[in-house]
Amino acid sequence: MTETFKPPSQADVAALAGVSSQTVSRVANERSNVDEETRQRVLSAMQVLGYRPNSAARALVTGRFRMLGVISFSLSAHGNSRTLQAISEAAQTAGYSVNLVGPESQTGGAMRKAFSKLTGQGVDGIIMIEAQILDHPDLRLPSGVPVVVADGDPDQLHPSVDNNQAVGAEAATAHLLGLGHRTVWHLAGPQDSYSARRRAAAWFSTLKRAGAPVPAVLYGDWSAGSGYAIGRRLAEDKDVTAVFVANDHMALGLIKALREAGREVPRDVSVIGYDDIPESGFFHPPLTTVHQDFEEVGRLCVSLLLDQLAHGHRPGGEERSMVTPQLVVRESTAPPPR
Amino acid sequence: MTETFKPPSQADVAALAGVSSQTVSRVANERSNVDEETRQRVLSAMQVLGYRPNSAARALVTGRFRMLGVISFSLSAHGNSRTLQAISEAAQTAGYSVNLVGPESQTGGAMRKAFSKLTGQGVDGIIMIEAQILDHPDLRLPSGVPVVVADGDPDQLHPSVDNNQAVGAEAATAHLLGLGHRTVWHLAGPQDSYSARRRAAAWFSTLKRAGAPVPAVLYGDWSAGSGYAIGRRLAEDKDVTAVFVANDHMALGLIKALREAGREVPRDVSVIGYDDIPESGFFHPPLTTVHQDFEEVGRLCVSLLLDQLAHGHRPGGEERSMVTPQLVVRESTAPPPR
DNA sequence: ACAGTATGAACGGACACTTGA
DNA sequence: CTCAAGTGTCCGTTCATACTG
Repeated sequence: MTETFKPPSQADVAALAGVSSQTVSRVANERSNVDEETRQRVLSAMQVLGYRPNSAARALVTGRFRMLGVISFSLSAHGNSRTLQAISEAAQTAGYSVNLVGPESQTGGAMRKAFSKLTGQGVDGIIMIEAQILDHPDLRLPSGVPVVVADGDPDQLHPSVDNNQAVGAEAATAHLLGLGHRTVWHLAGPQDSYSARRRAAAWFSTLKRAGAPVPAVLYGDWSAGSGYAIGRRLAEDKDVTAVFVANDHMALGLIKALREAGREVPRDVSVIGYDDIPESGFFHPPLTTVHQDFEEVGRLCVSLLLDQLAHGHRPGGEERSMVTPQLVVRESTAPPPR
Repeated sequence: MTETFKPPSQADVAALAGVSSQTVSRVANERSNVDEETRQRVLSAMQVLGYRPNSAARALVTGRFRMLGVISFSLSAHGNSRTLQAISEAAQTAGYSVNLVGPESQTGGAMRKAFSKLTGQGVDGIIMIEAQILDHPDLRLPSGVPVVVADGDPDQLHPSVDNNQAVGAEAATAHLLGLGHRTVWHLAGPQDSYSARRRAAAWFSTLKRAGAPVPAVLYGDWSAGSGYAIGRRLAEDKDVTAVFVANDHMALGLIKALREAGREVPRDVSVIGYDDIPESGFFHPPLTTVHQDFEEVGRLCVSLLLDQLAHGHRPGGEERSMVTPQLVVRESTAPPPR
C-alpha cells in the first residue's frame, strides 16, 4: 500500500512562502491588497508544492461548490450528448465543473431523487436535459437551487432553453408541401417526448393552415429500427408521397424499408428528417433534414443558470430561450411522382 | 431577491429530535450503537426538516467525496458517450456521483490540468476515456488518486480497460480474406489515436500472416466526410475490392463515394466497418462491422476503480482488462467480382 | 463494566476585524 | 488615513475521548 498522499494546504504554502495563511488565501482568490513581491513568492510556493485549493473546505465556508449538476436520462440520444458536451465546455470556461446524474426512470420520484442527490453533493445549480416527467407533469422541485430545463417540458416553473421545434417542423412540412405534395405524413417520436409532441403539433397546424388533409400520426421510438418497422407499413400505401420524420435515425430506417418495397426516395416518396446528425449528408440519398444547434442550447443553459446564480433566483418568472433550427435541403426530397 | 435558503444542519435535526448532533451523525452513517427508538426519532426529524448531510463538510474531514472524475476529450464520438453513460450508471449504483471534465486539448499539459482540477474537486478516483497524450506519451500523473484508463494508451502506469482491438481488426480482415479477396485495404482512424493504431497493426499482421500484399494505409479522422474524401480516391483504383474501415461513420462516407463512382458495394467492393453503431444495420447496404461493447467497458472501469479504492492503490501493478468485440456480418461484404 | 450519549478537537479555507507601518 | 499583512472565530462533519446512568 502506498503511503497516504496528503495534498498541500494553505498553511504549507504559507510556511514555505513565509507569510500567513490569510495571505495565501488572498493570493488564491486574486484579492487586490497584496504586495506584488509577496504575491510572486506565494505563487511560486504554490507551484513548488503543487497546491490546489481544497474545494470541500472552500465550499464549506462559501456555500458554493462551483459545480453544476446535470440530469440527463439518456446519453445515447444524439442531441443529449451534444448538449452535455456544450454544457461541460461552457461550465468549464466559467470555472464550474459538471456533476452528471442519470435518473433511474423518467418518473417524478426518480427525478426528485436525482435532484436531491445533486443538491446533496452541493451543486450550485441544476440543468435538466430533456426532462420528461411522465407520471406527474407538474413536478415541484424543492427550491433553493436554481434550475434550467433544456428541451424539456416547460409546464414547469423553471426557465428553459429549447430548440424551436415549431419553426423546424413547420419548415420541414412547408418544404414538402411547397414541392407539390398533396399532404405530408408524419412519423413522430414517442408520445411522452415533449420535443416529439411539439414537432407533431407544428406539423399538424401547418397542414391545417394549408388546407391539406391530415393523415394519422405514426409513432416510433427514435430508433432506426422503429423507423424501419413503420416504413414497411407505410410502403404499402401508394398515397404516401411525403413523410416528415421526427429524427434522422428513424428516417434512415424508413428509407431502407421503402427501398426494399421498391419505392425509391425521393422519386416515389420524399423523406425529411430532423436533427441533422453529422452522418445524414452521407445517407443514401443524402437526407434533407432540420439542423438543430445543440451547442447553442448547452451554452444558453449554462449562461441562464449563471445569471440566476449571480442575480438571485429567477429574476423574471418563467424565462424561455429558443434556439432557431435550420432547414437543410439535400436530396431526399423532390416533387411528387407523375 | 428570494431570501437565502439555509439548509438544515445536523444540529437542527439534533435539536428537533432532542439528542446531540453526534447521535445524528451516527444515524446518518448507520452506526450500530444507537438505540432503535432514538434512531427513529432522529430519522423522522430528518424527514421533517428535509435534512441532507453537507457533503462539503463531510468530505473535508473524511477526505472522500464519493465522487468519480471522468476525463473525456470528446463526447461526440459514439463510443465515448456510450462508455460515459455506462460509467455514470455503474457509479450511481455504487453510490458515487460523476464529475465530468473535458481537457482543452490532448496534450500532457491539458490532461494534467484536467486531472488536477478533478483532484481539487476532491474526486476519489479518475477514469480517463480515450486519453491520447499526444505530445508526451509517458505522462506521469501526480499520484494519490487511483486512475483507470479506458481505451487509451496503455504505456502508462495505470490499470486500463480496453476493447480488444486486435481481435476485432483481425476478425474483420480475416473475414474479407476468407471471402476470397486477394488483399484488404485499410482506412484507419487518425494516427494519434491508440485504438486506430491497434486496429491498423492487427490488420497489418493478419495480412502478413496470410501472405497477402499490404497496401498503403489510408488515414481519416473518424468522420463520414473523411471517409467520403478517401473513398473518392480509392474508387479510381480498380484493384481495390475490399476495404476494412476503422469505424462505421467513415465506412458510410466511403460507400457513398464508391457508389457515386459507379462501384457497387458489395458487388465491386466489400466494405467492413467498426463499432456497430445502432444505425449501421440500416445503412445501404446494411454494414458488416465489428461490434464493441462499450457498456461493458464502462462497467469494468468503475469496478476496477472501486477495487483500487477499497484495497489501496493498484494492488498488482499494471492491470489490463480486455473486452472482446464481435464480428457482425451483414450485407456490405461479399466475394470479389468475377 | 457496559450501553448509549455528550464533548471538543480537527479538516482547510474565507471573512470581518485588527495591527503595524 | 491608507495599504499590506496577521489574528481569531466559524462553516458542518467526523472521530477519539470522556462522560453518565
